[in-house]
Order: sequence, then structure tokens, then C-alpha cells
Amino acid sequence: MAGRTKLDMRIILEKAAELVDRNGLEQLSLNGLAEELNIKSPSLYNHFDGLEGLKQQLAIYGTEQLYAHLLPAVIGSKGDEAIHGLSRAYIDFAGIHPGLYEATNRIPDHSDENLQHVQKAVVKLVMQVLQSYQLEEEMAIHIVRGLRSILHGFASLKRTASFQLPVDLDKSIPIAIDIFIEGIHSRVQQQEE
Amino acid sequence: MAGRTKLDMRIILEKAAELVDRNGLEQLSLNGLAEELNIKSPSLYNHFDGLEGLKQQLAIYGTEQLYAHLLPAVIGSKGDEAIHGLSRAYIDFAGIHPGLYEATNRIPDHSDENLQHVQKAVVKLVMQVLQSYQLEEEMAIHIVRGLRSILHGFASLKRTASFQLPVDLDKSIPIAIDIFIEGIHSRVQQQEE
DNA sequence: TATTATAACTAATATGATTAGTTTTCACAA
DNA sequence: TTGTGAAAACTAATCATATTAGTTATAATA
Repeated sequence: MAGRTKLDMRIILEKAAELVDRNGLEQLSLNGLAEELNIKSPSLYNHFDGLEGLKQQLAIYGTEQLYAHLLPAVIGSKGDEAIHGLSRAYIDFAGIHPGLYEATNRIPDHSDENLQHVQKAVVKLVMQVLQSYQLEEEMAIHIVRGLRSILHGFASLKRTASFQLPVDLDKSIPIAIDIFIEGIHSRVQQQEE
Repeated sequence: MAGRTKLDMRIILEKAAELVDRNGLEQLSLNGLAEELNIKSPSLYNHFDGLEGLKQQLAIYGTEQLYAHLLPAVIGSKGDEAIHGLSRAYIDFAGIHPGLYEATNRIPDHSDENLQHVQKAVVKLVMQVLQSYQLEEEMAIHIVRGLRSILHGFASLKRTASFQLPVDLDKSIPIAIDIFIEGIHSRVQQQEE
């Protein structure tokens, strides 16, 4: 069941990821991608529904890659150490794959179960890292949101070169995370009182 | 000294801001903007250098607006209260002006002094809010970066509807900020020891 | 070996950015 | 009051890209 079979989705997404990492998500075009793949751009419509469809697939692919990058960073550790490991891996991924990371920040299409699924997996991973603090369910969710905000915000501001003061950027995330962790500890104490 | 004088930069940027808030920054086009302004798109080149030039101006305009929105939220208060006021105002602005806020997150053009200037003003404002904690200079910068990361990250994730768990979103930011503040207090104590 | 589905192709259209060159109109100086 | 020049509009044309429609080639499988 194939025609002039040459490409599959995997190859296309890998090339697209390469391009967006090099030139930014905004610069992604079907013409440019097709040229890299040695086909004509209308042929891409056999694989996904136009440029928006490609970006949607790229969001899923990127989120899978992010998940795969985070997982080994948290297994085998717990508590503060796990949060630091997760944070390092997160910022690391966004630095190595700036365009692909950007692609993951797509408004979720509620009709696309695949995207929903991988996004939930990442959130669940972060939730698990917090389990050892034995937080109340609702508080845990607020804290996960805070943690994700720090990580995404830092990655995003770093990419846009928005931090300009002459202080080592690599120290900022561990310090910010440490401060947040200390805050969590205070919360845990309060909760136990 | 004017010709068929009708438009100035201010009017153009206000209309552009309106459009991006309604349709998103990606959807901004010179054709669409020109149509709204009842002119033809090539006429816009008299005011700025193409679509990229418009986005650059919009970044400056948006950052000015953001600054103006933050300022009244911090004057007259200090310490924890000022941080909460700042945070509320920041998230508030991003919610009211999603497209304009998006436009402010532009990779700074180091040759554009106007953009540099307004961006520095916002950073300075946040720095001032932290002054009452009497942190060491370098630590203050790390903490400003952490605070900006939480705020930008939360605003950004909120906009892309990335928080999906059934817990009140409006409570998350004050809680995350509270946790961060508690962490700062711990740091201040350590610093004094 | 014939069929069929897949995925390539070409051709054509539409939209938008951009450039070049032209026209209009207002402010100001003569 | 009138003439000049600059600013900002205009039209026309080009180019890049997305997209659609319809066609062709090929590989798996019946």
C-alpha cells in the first residue's frame, strides 16, 4: 500500500524540527521544507493538513521529545534533587531545540487527542516529582503551575535574550528554583501545623 | 510640512494593537491593517519599514503600555504587598492585551535604542520593588529574573490555555508568588546570618 | 499479473509583502 | 497670495508562499 513512497511523517518532522531550530518557527514554510526534502510543496498535503497541520504535528513531536528528555532526569531521584534535575533538563532542552520548544507552546486543539495526551504526560511527570512533599491535591496543582511558569518563563525570556544584566545567566535558574523550593518547604510546614 | 496627511504612527499602532489583541500577532498583516485604516498597504511603508518594522514599533509601544500599567500598581506600596500588586497588574495586562503583550516578547534589536530603553525601564521597576529587601546586588538580579520568569511564564501558559486541571486559575499566581516571596525571606535571613 | 491505494507530480489561483514610480496636498517661504 | 517642496497617499507590477484540483507513477497485495 504505497505509491512513489519515499517519505513518512517521521522523516518530515525531523527535518522540520531541524529547520525551526535553525531559523525559528516563524520562518517555517512548506516551500522551504519541501525543498529540503527534495519534493514539491503540494506533496506535503498528503501527510498533513497544510502549514497549520504541520505545526500541530510538530507540537506533538516536540512535546514527545521534551518528555523523553525530562524522564531520565527525574528517575532515581526525589524531592529537591528531582526538581533541580527536572529544571536543568527542561532549560537544557529549550536551549538545544529552541524552535521545536517554541512549537510545543501551541494553543491546544481540544479535538486533537494526541496533543492532549502528550501534554498531560508532561504535567503528570512534574506532578510526580512533587509527590514526595505530600502536598494537598489542590495545593500541589497550584505549585505545579508555579514551577511550570518559572521554567517556561525562564526558557522563553532566555531565548529572546531578554536578560541583559551582567550576571551569570546559568546561575539564575538554580537560584530561582531554590527559592521556590524553600517556599514550598514553608508551605509544607504550615500544612503540618 | 505634510502631504495628504491623515495618519500618524500613534493611530496606526493603536489600530494594530487592536487587531493583534483580537486576532493574535501571527495574523497581523499589512493588508489587513491598511484596510482597517482605509488606506492601501504600500502607504504603510511611509511610516515604518515593512511588517518587521511594524512589529518592532509594536514591541516598543506595547512595552510602554505595560510599563504604564505596572507603575500605578507599585507606587505607594513596598515589600510583599508591592510584589503582589506588580504581579496582579502584570497578569492583568497580559490578559487584557494578549496580542500586544505577545508583541513585547520580541528579540531585542540591539541597534534599536528605543526598545532597549523601555525594556530597561520595566526591569528597573521590578528591581525597585525588591529594594526594600536589601538584597545583595547580584542576588537581587537573580531574583528579578526568577520573578519575571514566573510572571511571563504564567501569562504565556495561561494564554495558550495550557493549564487545564480543574483548579481555579486566578488563585495560582498569588499562591506561586507567595511561595516565591517566602523563599526570598529565607534568603534574606540567610544573608543576615 | 492486474488492481488499487498512496504519494508523488504539474498547473492554476489567491493572498500578502514589497518595490518603483506617480500624484496629491498641506505648510511655509517668497 | 502664490509657488515650492516634503510627506504621504496612490497605482502598477513583481515575487513568494499557501492552497486546490486534477494527473501520474509505483509498490504492495490480491
